[in-house]
Amino acid sequence: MTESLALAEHIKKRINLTDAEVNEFLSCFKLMKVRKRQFIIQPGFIAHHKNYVVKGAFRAYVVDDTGQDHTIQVSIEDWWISDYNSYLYQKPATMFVEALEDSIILQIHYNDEAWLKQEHHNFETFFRIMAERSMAHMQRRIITNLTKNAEERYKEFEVQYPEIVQRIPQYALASYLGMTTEYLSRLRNRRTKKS
Amino acid sequence: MTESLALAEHIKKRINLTDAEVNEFLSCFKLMKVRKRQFIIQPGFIAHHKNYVVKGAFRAYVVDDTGQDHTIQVSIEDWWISDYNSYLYQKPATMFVEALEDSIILQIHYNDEAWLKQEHHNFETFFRIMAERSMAHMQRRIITNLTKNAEERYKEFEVQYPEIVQRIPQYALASYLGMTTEYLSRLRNRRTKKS
DNA sequence: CGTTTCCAATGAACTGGATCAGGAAATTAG
DNA sequence: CTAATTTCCTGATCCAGTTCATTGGAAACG
Repeated sequence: MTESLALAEHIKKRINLTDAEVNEFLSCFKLMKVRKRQFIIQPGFIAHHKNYVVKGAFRAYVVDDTGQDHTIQVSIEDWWISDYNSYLYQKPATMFVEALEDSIILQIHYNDEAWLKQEHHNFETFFRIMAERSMAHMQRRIITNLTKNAEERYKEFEVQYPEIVQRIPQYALASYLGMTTEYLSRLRNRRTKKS
Repeated sequence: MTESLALAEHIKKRINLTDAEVNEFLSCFKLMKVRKRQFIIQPGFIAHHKNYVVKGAFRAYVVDDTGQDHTIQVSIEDWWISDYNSYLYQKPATMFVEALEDSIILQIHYNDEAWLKQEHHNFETFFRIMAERSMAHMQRRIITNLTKNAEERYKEFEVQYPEIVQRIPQYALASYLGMTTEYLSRLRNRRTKKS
């Protein structure tokens, strides 16, 4: 149960709950260990779970017609990850969600989440806050992608998520930022040479 | 009150409500008439309202350092619009939200929305569904922007929102799709000449 | 331990889409 | 109605970022 502590803190930061409620919430989650390079979601299969990262790192990506990856989301400790279009509408996924390291996650099933939301106004509020913030975050990303060039996108990301830059492979970062690995490599070396 | 009918239908499609609840919901909204080219949100001012479009069309856009616009959202009848990062966190807006036609909207104030959500589990659910779907929609847009080229993005939009393509000026569409008006013009003429 | 597979760095040639510049249509205002 | 302004079209040129190819180093693996 020590792994659930982080999740308990996570939710208590966002809504007020009694100990009983916290336990009810946690009881809906199942602990899973995932090895590096393992997939927790694959295209064609419905994403039945929302995943809270206790330890490790994941990336969600799509593969386009020309065979290239595009990283849609990266998650490390205390973040959530899934293919939300698949999860929300319970339709087949279009994404891969892959562990970038050996990891531990807490999974909640779609039906259990639905039940929690229906049963307690509190939990409905929690998931509403989560959705609102994800929405706002994604909108900021859309804006960045539309308004900034490759170098600016990289710099912005470096400032905002220095930990993630250190931790994930360059190809994952490049495809998240919407550029090739080659170009990202050039940008990085441009910068470090100057200083 | 005839203008509220559309909004009443909108919400009843998403959650089950008694007539009294519908009225309580509607009573939080104020009707506003907006003339073409008028702004309902401007950078530097906090977006106090979420806006439901009863009639007309709007676009939300940011202006980058080089002075170019980037359309973040377009809304016609039965859609919502605001600067969600400003609204959600009650921080100064970065966007303009401008009427593209003479329009009619129903506005809800941030505090009234908060009150509705707190008061009734039902309304919390409604706003949660709204946020979830917006999030999923934005994620699909991120994917499209990362995986498709200009022509494919245009074609996809044309198929999905033919009505909007007809209705909004080309510069608004081009800047939504992440290309210049010149390039969009070329794409359009490429296609129509063939057929 | 060597071998294989993965990942970052860099060079050279290329291209999708931007920029700049000039008009032609179409709206809008008066 | 005409004038002014806004929107759209088209051609010529340019560049940020891609593509393709090669190399070296570092994990992963038997």
